[in-house]
Amino acid sequence: MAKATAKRTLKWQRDPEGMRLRILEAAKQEFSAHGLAGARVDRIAAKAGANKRMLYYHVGNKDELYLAVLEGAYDKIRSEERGLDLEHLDPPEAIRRLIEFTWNYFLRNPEFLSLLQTENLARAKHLKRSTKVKSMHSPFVEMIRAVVRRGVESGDFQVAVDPVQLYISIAALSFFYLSNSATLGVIFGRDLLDQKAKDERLAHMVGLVLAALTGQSVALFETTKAPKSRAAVAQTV
Amino acid sequence: MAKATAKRTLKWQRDPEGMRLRILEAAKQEFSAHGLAGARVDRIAAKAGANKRMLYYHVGNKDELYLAVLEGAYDKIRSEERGLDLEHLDPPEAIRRLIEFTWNYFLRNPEFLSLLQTENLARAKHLKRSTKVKSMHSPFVEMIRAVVRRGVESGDFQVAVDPVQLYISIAALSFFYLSNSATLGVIFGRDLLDQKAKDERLAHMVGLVLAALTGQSVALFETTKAPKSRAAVAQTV
DNA sequence: ACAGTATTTATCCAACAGGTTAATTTCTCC
DNA sequence: GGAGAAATTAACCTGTTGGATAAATACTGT
Repeated sequence: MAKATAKRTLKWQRDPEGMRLRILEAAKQEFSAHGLAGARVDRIAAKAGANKRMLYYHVGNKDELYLAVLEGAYDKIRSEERGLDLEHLDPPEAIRRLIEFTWNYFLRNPEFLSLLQTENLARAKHLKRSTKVKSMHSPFVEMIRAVVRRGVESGDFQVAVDPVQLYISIAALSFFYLSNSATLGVIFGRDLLDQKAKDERLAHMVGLVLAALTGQSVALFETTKAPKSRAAVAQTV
Repeated sequence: MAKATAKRTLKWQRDPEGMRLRILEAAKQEFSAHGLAGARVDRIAAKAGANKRMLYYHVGNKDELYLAVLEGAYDKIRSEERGLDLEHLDPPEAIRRLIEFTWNYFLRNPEFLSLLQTENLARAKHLKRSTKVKSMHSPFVEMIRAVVRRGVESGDFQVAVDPVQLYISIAALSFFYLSNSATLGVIFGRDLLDQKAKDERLAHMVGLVLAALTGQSVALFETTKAPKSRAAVAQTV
């Protein structure tokens, strides 16, 4: 059976690159599900379909493994961020796109949220050691700076906001809602993650930020019926 | 030595209430510093100046200990929230006060942020079991509802926002900035927690939310020189 | 003063978890 | 076709950790 040239009873195959990827993927799942201290090296190995020894052979000890996962996560979001060009849009539309992208990225990558939470609980101990991540600047700050400038010049925006503050605020509105949806859900006694709730949240965030910038209340600020809900939240990249 | 009536060589004293409090305080520190899985029962005992057996005697096992800490944290913030009466203030001022309170509470109680993060990483597993917390509704939602209604009626606010969304947004703006200050600090290469940065952040948040509600850009929205910085962030409760 | 109970101390332990050592198998190049 | 290196497996080892057991000490009411 199997391929013609293959020897019959192969106990295992060599696949260093594939193995490394499977390890990192399994580690990402494990660390985001259980945090740093809660993660189990044995479970990562099992999930990767590998022997525990492989983790140390291909990546390193638990801490190095965790840092590698974290770096990978930052790498991924930065790479997607670069694909979002806001230059051609008029300023309010650009801000909307930015908010939608952030929201959808967090929705599509919940592990990213968990990893950031975990790293912040560790006071960024690992990130500080990472030379890689430090050099991976988010393009968003400069994008926002340019958009705000254009908006002020065109008269669309009434004030010049500090782009870093705005960046943090936009991230905050999505991040907190999603990362804390579990406790908030219990407190409010309702599911913050069903489609209706998510549509309303996105509308609220866009409305809040645009109203602040333009001075005119966006229709979406109030809870709308959100027609074509699916399309509205479609991936923006 | 010691009190007159006290027998001389007392090996230890009884103090069940005090012991329980010390245990919970030590546990709060430990859990907020290391998360659930990272917390060490032995360290909690040591910090409480107690024997490890005492934890199980007075509170329960690690999970029960953690839940007790969490419930205490919610109890504390809810109690402070109730002390904040916004009825007498005109609507924009009430919103400002709300934001300042939230910001300052988080600043004064960093363990609360950590505990929430930890609990959310656990998907609110413990909170769901807690009957106590579920009945501790935050008065803020109703406060906000009333303020928004008054603001719309008086013409101060241009739109009626969903109070739950606004509550979450206000919490988000402070929470994310503080809970993620470690990673954000590394990314931006600057300290987000020095006094100047904190003043600017508070001004930004107030400006953003009030501009959105009133349609008029608040002076503070831009980065101001923030005169009397200390007073501006004084405790609001 | 003393009996009974509440509180605290002093040890112990079995399971676990991260990491290591050593043997085994596959691949590559000549 | 086989020698040497790369990749993988299997077994093991040691410190830690949550939790339990048992003994000792302080307090309370009578």
